[in-house]
Amino acid sequence: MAVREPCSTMSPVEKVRLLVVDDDPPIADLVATVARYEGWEAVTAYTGEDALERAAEFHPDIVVLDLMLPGVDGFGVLDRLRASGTMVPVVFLTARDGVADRVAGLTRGGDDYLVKPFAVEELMARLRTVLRRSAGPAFQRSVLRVGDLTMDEDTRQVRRGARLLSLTPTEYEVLRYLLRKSPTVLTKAQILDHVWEYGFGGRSNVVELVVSRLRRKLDETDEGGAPLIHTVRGFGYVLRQAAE
Amino acid sequence: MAVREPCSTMSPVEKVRLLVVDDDPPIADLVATVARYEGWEAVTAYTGEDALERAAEFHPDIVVLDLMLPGVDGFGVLDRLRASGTMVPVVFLTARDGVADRVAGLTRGGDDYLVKPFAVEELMARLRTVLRRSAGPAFQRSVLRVGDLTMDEDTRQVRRGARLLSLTPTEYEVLRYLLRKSPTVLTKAQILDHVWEYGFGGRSNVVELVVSRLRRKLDETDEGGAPLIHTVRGFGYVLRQAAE
DNA sequence: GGGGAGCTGTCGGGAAGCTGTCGCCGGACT
DNA sequence: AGTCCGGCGACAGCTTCCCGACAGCTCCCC
Repeated sequence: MAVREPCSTMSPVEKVRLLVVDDDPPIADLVATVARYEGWEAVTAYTGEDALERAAEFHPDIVVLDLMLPGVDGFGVLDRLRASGTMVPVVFLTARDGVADRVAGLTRGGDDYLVKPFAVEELMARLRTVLRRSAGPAFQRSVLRVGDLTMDEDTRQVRRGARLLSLTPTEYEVLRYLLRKSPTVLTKAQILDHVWEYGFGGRSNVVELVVSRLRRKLDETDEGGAPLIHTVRGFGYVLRQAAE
Repeated sequence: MAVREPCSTMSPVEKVRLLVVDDDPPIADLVATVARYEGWEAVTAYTGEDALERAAEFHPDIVVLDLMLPGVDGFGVLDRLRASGTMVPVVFLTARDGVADRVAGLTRGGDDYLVKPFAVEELMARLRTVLRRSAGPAFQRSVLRVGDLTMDEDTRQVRRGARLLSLTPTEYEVLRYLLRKSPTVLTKAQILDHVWEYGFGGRSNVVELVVSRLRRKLDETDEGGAPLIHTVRGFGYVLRQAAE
């Protein structure tokens, strides 16, 4: 059966404390909501000043920080955070074609960045990775597993049994989402909403297509590997062993 | 894994507070009535302005929001709700072929949506799901059980004893309704009204048919599994163990 | 900066599965 | 015994899903 502690990578006792800083309230709230669904505690700030204030009183474990802020911008916020002595890890958000090169220099020390518009699953994955790295030397690998299918989130290696699979980025993301939620059944809309960038307007049959491609790679075994991705007709897809 | 009593819905102490926003009074009232029948507190609003006012004073736990509203539309209401700082979860209603593309992306924030015309039980099921998820990180499974029949609402797996049943969407919905109401006797009209879309014009013997198909799947055991769905002649059906 | 390889999403045909109607039959109540 | 009600086989229309083919795009390498 699937081993799936929802937040197995995190500290099992304390909830992760997340501060989201973005001047676009819908985006900030979106991130906060998704984080809360994962069981985290999340607070939002819409300006740089606000962010510093929240950080001072909330003591977050990790910060999501938009670089394009009115007033004190993201870099300013970061500087002042560091000046106040906190080493809290930060994941930056930036517009495409934005200041990507300047950001690149900042992503040392466990930090990371993501280009807008992003997919929520990818953001959450990066947050988990950064947290895991900053948690200390005793960071254990994060390996998702269902049956004989394993996904190592550090090396991005996916195996069916001993066979190493070669997945495209989209396939990888869809499979990771299925793995993380297994054995829950997901609708195509859920998959689309979590794995694709917000604002993606495509028809949901891209999901069918990616699943179709995934199935071929997962099951193209030389001799009968039982299918792992199951269709729940009229509802969605599940990843799980046998059954149904 | 938490095993729920069939009707012990959400917080056992506090009643769920629901705000229904739809410019079509019959629809809004229908939803409110069903919710009250479940023991919830429900308030309706027929315009966007009204909705914001009601939300401010009523402090709902969850909102059902039609997107096609005169004046301030659903998205506007959502924006202003969020702007006022409330993170109350929302389930949207939308016309088929309507703004479906703009709606895409709503489930990502944990909210959900439903296409009109919808089935009442499906709406209630989604509301319960959203409430359960937003209630906290320890999202416990919801498993319905009567005798040796179990239904896991996350994995959509239905078992009779150890045997896994393969149900179509309609069968699944009818069985869920019977399970949730067990051991209450339901009329065919009730089942029709709750499980089929409102406005469905079919003869009520579709219910007989689905029940018939369900019975075959539930009881098609190799050796006598006692029937679970009982006919109350001249009245309706019940799901319960033995007796009568 | 030009060419190529791989990735992504659209379209649409075809197959499979699901749903509801019809209508006959059998059992139950009067 | 008659009448009514529920059970259910069979079928047709419809929805949903799968996936081959293709075109635009990006990224990388030369």
